[in-house]
Amino acid sequence: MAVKVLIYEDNDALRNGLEDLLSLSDEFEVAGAYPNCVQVASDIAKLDPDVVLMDIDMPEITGIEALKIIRNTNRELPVIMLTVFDDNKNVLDAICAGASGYLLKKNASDKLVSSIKEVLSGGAPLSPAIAKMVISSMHSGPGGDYHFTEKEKEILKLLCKGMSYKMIAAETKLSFETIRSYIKNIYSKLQVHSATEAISKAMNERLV
Amino acid sequence: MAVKVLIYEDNDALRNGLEDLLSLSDEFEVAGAYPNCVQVASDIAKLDPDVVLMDIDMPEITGIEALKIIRNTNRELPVIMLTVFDDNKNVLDAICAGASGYLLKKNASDKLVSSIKEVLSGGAPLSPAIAKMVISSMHSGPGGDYHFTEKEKEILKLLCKGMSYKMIAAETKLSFETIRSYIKNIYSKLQVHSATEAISKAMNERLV
DNA sequence: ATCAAAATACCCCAAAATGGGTATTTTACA
DNA sequence: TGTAAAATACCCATTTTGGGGTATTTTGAT
Repeated sequence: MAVKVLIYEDNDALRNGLEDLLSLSDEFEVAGAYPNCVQVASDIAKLDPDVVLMDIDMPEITGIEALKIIRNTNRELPVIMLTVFDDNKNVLDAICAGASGYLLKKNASDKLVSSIKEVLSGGAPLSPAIAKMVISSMHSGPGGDYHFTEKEKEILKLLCKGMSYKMIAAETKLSFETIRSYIKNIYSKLQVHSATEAISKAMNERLV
Repeated sequence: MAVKVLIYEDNDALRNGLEDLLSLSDEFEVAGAYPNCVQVASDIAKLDPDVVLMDIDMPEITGIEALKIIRNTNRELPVIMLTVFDDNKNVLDAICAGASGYLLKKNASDKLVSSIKEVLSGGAPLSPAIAKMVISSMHSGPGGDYHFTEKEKEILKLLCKGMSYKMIAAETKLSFETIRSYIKNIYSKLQVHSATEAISKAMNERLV
């Protein structure tokens, strides 16, 4: 049976192009092709597609928002995101929101069919530039350098594990007051004023 | 000028195979091919390769350790990891340690040349199974279900941003005491006893 | 219509964290 | 061989959190 594809793409030319491209092969059947996602939840319930192609940049509801709506009820349905921009933030947001794959539009005509097959067989198609971005985001080293000493880093790590001053003191065999001194220094280097802020900053900037 | 490739692979047959494969093309030059990484730092200083192929599973020093050693002094040199296993932990560890690309050995002969070219042009070659794994690790959903209500989730998020009770109260337009009530509930559901523990747990289990 | 859960809010008290200091000893490096 | 940075440690005062309650109103589901 043909694979049912649901398309969301606001650009008319591209949307029709994608439809035509998929119609060329009898392996695929376009279940629907819409210029916006306002009905995404009911579209999916009604059309029951096997895979969704979703443009990121759409009016009303962005592709990422639509993806989140889909993921609210369906963790499995493969959704391949399409975008013109390989702009960092959108890509990471989409992947975090649960995108199954990510194609740049310039690669779409080339790779579309193979990408759909890839997600259906459990793979994750990524345009080369996107793969690069995902990888770099994963090893984005420490953002700024806060010039922590080794001891400070050690104590910051323990703090990020959720330990209290007392516990850190016990763990490091240092006095409670010493821990306080270190933490005061850490806060001033991070320019924060509480453990919660420090942990938040440290985790988000991958300092630990 | 030929691209200088440095190879670390403990299996003699595969190491020789890789050498032969690269020698077929005059675009590549094997700068060295070693069965272990004990000298990795000095090898690289001496041979100044353009790209490194690194097996993950090696005696003495694992490929991941070697990668960390390389990254201590060189953040740029492309290092492509090779492995037989698409085992989750190693792959993620390698990527976090700064791998530029990741190939399953079964894909190596096919994809080696194109992968090397891809890293040199700033891309990130990943075997399909690996891409999948990286993506899934990024959207690994919440581990356990703590049965938070929507409001609790909202407040937990704000807490994880480093906000104090006062700030959360202001942000949500709820009273300070209400926030305290929620947070007490959150702690009891998470089985923790402080904001630092809660944030640590929430971040690590991707509850936010 | 009823009942449970969720949302909202307050009280008291104790414990922990924060901010402002200061001070001594080690370590590393110019 | 100084000397600056790092590591260690303490004091005082205030604010913020945490743990124990209780209570009212709203919402949702049976």
